[in-house]
Amino acid sequence: MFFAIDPSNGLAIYDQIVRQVMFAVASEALRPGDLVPSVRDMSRRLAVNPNTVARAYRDLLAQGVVATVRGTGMEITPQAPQRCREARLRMIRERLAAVLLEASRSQLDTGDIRGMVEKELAKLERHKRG
Amino acid sequence: MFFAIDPSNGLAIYDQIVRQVMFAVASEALRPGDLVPSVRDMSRRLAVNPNTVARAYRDLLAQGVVATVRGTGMEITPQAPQRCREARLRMIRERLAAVLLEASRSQLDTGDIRGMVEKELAKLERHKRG
Amino acid sequence: MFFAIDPSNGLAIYDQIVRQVMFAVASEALRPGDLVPSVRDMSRRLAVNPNTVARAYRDLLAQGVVATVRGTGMEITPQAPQRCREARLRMIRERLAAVLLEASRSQLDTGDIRGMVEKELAKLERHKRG
Amino acid sequence: MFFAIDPSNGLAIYDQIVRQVMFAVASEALRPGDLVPSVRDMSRRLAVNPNTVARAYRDLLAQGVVATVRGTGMEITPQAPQRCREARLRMIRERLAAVLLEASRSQLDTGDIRGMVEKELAKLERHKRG
DNA sequence: GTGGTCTAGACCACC
DNA sequence: GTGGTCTAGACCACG
Repeated sequence: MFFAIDPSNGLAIYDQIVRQVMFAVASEALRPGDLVPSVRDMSRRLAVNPNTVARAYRDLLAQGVVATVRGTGMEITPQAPQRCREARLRMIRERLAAVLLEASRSQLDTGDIRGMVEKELAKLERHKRG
Repeated sequence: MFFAIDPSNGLAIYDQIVRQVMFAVASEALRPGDLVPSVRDMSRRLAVNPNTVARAYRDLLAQGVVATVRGTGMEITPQAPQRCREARLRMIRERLAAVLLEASRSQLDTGDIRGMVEKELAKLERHKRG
Repeated sequence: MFFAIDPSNGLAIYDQIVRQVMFAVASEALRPGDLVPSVRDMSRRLAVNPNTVARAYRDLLAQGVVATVRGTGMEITPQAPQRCREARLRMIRERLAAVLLEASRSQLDTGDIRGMVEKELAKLERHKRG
Repeated sequence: MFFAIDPSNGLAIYDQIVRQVMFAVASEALRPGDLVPSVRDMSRRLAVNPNTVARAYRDLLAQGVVATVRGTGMEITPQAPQRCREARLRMIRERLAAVLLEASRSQLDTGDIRGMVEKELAKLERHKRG
């Protein structure tokens, strides 16, 4: 499990943590019963204030993705995989829809847009392989 | 020229205004010499605080997209079209790349992503016609 | 609208704030569209750290009881009254059920319990009048 | 003697243990001279960390409800029954008063409250029989 | 060791 | 002025 924070992401740090944990659950890198890294551990790994991690974990708690086990840590709940898979798709779809809407409003036709998408996908493929 | 603000967009309101003005210039809905709607007019049309519009216009001024004409208002500059066309593609490509990167990181393969793109494009088409 | 914090309540301060706002909505002391006291104002009134108030408001936001109006404050949502009325009853019922369960487990019969309830209710009545 | 832990009870686990032991004494399910289950035994039965049970027993020791018998375990003291009977009513009355106060503050009138109490008592009766 | 709460104070974006 | 985020550091309850 690798987590990485990009401070110039626009997204708040705690939100990046939330999303990455949910994505890790959705992709089964984290499974129900697994312990999430402790607040202190995670804060060291990400070079981030422990309160920021705690804030992220509180959000995950509220969403029922993790549950606290007193004195032990926080573990992935049984309902987490389903919720995270749904949430992952929803989050990506929302961002994608917003971008495509803007592109369409800016008079790009669907051909132009498809072209940009393909170009960016190709770039990603190169990165993966490279 | 139709402007629309989506408060739950992630983007700041003033930023949405900036982008939409630039897109309007890029698509020649606004041409050099055209007057941009006054701060008051625009704020009424978008149901937004006038200061927010003023802030957006300040940004456009700084980018040389508009220029103030004493006693008249703000007009599109001669250099605006070129700048906006360049900026438009850059801005869209950046957002698109960010979304696709996230999608790819979340274990979606390029086929899934293309599927989502097509689905959203189809939705947009329906909206346009509807 | 009077809010009061009891530090020796067992309940966390932010939780007391959450509950009191929800109760105020449930009893129509706060109505949809009303602005909740600002974080800074509330923190002064309760002699509490602003972050603690912000934490409470964040919870109310997540529950859809308030919505932020940028640069203006946070206002009660249209859905808030229904949610708060339900939540109020649920919270009270849960606490009541827990106490009565304990009482029943401790071999008090329903007569004893009713007696205690009546005694406490009478005490409350005296306080109200007094 | 049946003990049951409800983790989502609001009360700390060790506190639930303390209260249940005292209630058992008050109702003469445990009598002076009886041995309390060993820390290990109790922790297995409740599926709880042994330290948590030890912490509860420490509290009971401090209150003079149990006393250590070298090489044997911990037994109920002669003074325990009187203390527990008094404490039991006090503890229940305190929790009850707190709940009723909140209910009353939330604009429920005494009729509503009595109604909720009766409903919950009926639920308890059903559970006992069922 | 774990998470939970609270305080204090900083900086930002937005209105 | 408003809320939102982040940092730093303290204290507590629990295991």
